[in-house]
Amino acid sequence: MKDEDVRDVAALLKTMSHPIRLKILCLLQEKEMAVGDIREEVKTTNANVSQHLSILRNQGIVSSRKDANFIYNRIDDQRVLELIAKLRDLFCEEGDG
Amino acid sequence: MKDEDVRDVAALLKTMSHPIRLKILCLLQEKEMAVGDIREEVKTTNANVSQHLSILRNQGIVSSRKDANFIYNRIDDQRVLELIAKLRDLFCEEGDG
DNA sequence: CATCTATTTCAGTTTTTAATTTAATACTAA
DNA sequence: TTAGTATTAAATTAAAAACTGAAATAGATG
Repeated sequence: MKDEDVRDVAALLKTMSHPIRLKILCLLQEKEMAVGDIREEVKTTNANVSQHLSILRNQGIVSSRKDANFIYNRIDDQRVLELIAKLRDLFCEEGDG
Repeated sequence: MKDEDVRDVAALLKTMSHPIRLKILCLLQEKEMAVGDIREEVKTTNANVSQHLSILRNQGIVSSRKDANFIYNRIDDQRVLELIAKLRDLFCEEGDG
């Protein structure tokens, strides 16, 4: 891996390496969600979710669309979707739980 | 992904998300290496490499064997090897460089 | 034993990151 | 316009991580 790739990949992993952000990404795999919906799932404040979302947007992982009062977020990088699938595959028990 | 898995995977990603540690892991994909060999590749101090290695060992990613004065390090988790292969596949240009 | 090499550990400093609170913005609906 | 909801932004504080340099350990060599 070239040094530049190492830097970029490390930055991506760092962005994904916070439990709240990783959980947000898992949630967004299935459907787009607004800040308030995410807040209920991850049990923190709106402001905190918003901060984490802005980190994810800055990294280019998540993008948003606005509809009335709500801002709906989705994963905007196919490679990240694949990466999360691989992480599930490697580190999570299979099963339909 | 269960909350426990989210925590564990986030911790793993965090461990891998430092450029020096990610580079060490890339180097160790090909062969085991002593601290001094790694230091030459990543251009920092022995103490710094040693500290990063101890983080990788604590996470269970790397293990070591001692031979005379040297401590040879290797990746000790097949899943991490697979994960790095996937990262290369997704985020690095192919080619034999 | 004295010394050299490789590595680790420790203490101190700086940098980075996370969470909290508060204020501001954007839109809706009466 | 006024009030209410959803989201963002800015500032503060607290906590964690990174780097440096010096000292300590372990084994090798003479």
